[in-house]
Amino acid sequence: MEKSEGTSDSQRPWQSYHTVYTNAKAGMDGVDKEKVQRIVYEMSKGSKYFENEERKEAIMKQKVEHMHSRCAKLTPADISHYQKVADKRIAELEATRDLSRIWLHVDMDAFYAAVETLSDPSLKGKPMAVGSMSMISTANYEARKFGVRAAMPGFIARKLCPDLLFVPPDFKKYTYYCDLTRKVFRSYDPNFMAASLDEAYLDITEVCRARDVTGGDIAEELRSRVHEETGLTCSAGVGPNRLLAKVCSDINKPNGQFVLPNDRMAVMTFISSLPIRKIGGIGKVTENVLKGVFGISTCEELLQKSGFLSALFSHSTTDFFLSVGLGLGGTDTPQVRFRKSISNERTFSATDDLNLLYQKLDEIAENLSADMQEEGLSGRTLTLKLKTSSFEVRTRALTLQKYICSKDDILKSALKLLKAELPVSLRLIGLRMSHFKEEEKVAVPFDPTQKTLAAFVRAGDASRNNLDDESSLGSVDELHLMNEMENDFRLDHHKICHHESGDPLDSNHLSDLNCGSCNSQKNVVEQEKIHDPSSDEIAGEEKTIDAQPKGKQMLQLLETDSSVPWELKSCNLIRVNGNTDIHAQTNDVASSSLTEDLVWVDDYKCSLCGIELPSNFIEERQEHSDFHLAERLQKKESGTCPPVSTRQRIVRKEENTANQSRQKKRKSASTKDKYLPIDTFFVKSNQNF
DNA sequence: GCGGATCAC
DNA sequence: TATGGTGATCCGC
Repeated sequence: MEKSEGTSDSQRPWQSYHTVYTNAKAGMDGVDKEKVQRIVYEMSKGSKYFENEERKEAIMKQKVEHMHSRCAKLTPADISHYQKVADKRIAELEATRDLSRIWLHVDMDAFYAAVETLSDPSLKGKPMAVGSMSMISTANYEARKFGVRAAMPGFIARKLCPDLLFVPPDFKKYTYYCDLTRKVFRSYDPNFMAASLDEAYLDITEVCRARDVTGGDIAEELRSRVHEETGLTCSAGVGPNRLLAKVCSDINKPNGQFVLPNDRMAVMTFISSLPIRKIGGIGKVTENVLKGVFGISTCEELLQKSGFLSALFSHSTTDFFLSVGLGLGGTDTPQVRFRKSISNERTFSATDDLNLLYQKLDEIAENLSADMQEEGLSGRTLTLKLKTSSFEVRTRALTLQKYICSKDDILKSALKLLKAELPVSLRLIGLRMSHFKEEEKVAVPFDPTQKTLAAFVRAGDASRNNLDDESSLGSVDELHLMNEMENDFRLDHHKICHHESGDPLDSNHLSDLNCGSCNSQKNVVEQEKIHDPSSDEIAGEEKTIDAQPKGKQMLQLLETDSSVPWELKSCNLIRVNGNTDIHAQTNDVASSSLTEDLVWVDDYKCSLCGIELPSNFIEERQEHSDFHLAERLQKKESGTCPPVSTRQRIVRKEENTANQSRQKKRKSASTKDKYLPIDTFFVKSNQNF
């Protein structure tokens, strides 16, 4: 705004520190952005992190200047040529426009924070954040009024809002509620795409047609049902493609919706004044480049400057920008995709101590190997990732002749890579494996429930270790778990993973956990049929239409019918013949005493957490009371169970499966310490706010 | 094939 | 005191 930037910078230096925390997001309306920016600046100033941010900022400016000068060198002939190229491409893209589908994007409001408030109603109305002093995952709307937001370190958030309450994350709760929402989603679109724990895309074309209702009607009904079944609110966007639906769901958040009609004029009007930053795939850097080089801030301007864009950017990037300008986005039912890499990384307090570094590398290698073996993968390219104590990130890769997956093989190569970097002071080490063995790629798709289970198991060991090691910022496995769930890897489970028994304690699952080969031959064949080779090489066009050329993880998610944490389901097993009175079957002393005070007030409201579930939602009620049972078992036995190895845990589970209530209780105890609250973690779930 | 960067969640 | 982890993709070599 101010032209006298030099002056204003020296008087108000925080104005030149461009954090992401002051971006306009839902719930940030009344925020004093100047104050937030000043405090963030003051808390960050002088830190290694801050210095690195400044370095990155300088690089970005350089990039803008470089492109600007390239732009200035274009001759009138050049410009004329590239404009023709762009116009032709625009016409081609326009011809692909498909207004026949109705997409709905659902986004839970402040999901983790809302769930925590549900389980502890005393939090209601108070500023609260899920996370730790190091990092915040989600903040509720009361906290957002102070400028507190996801991805902000807790110590800065506390400065902004001294009364801010911190709640440690509890993924088990989130996945439980996530599953309740997904049951609702599934009833509208059995093939819906889960984008994360709290976000999903639904193709509601058929529902609208069959019931002769509008997309807006469905959105209202779906949101209402989600609220009935979970007590949580969500926001929805309806539009002719996923890109637009996603933008729409952000407009009336929280607890609102916005419908964009399947009409070309409506789309063009909507998109014209839309800031480019609202588009998925356009982040801080791209926004700055487009603004700085071409003066582009709205989607409409992407078309107006199309000639310059096609002159300076690659085909695929240009296609993306032009598609956005036209309001095009993915309308297809997504194809199956396969994992291309698998990784494990961990942040710790910076050190240059070789023994410590080797120890960290050893842990990472072990985790990575375990993950790979769970999925039956082996790869031949290993990438070492390092973050120095000054936050500089480096990667070093090595491609081998043979495929590897054992810890020893991984560690051997990793050590070679690391040694070449010494001496160095590090705060993060990571390992990534890619270039998977071809025949194993097919086996990659898996039932995420199993992965989840396995990750839960390891998470327990890791958290125990972290508690023992105060210097560790750890909890990588919790993060890992979370990301596994978020990334979802959905295949169309209706077509593929059909050996799913639905029984979480099914011994098949346990053996899968160990050997990682969950796919039957039949599955393999079907996957090959579904796999679209175009996803590997081109399809600039397809990508374009999906309007997400880079960074987009339109990974499909593997949705299953059994994403309830298996611990909860195991409680369900206690039930006999549909009897919903858990006490009748739970002879286990601990179990009965733990849920005896759960009653349905006025026959619809849970006396423990206030969630509202009508009496005809019998199964949901049972799951809900099971949830409280598991929660209490966890609390009650917290810290009483000695740490056990992953393998021991698995064995113990098998015993439990075969035995009766006494051992069930034991199992609960053994599973519970997987969820010890961990101080450090990070999961950005509500960054759209 | 490598390394840096960007993006999303 | 203190600023995350996983996965994908693109660009320029």
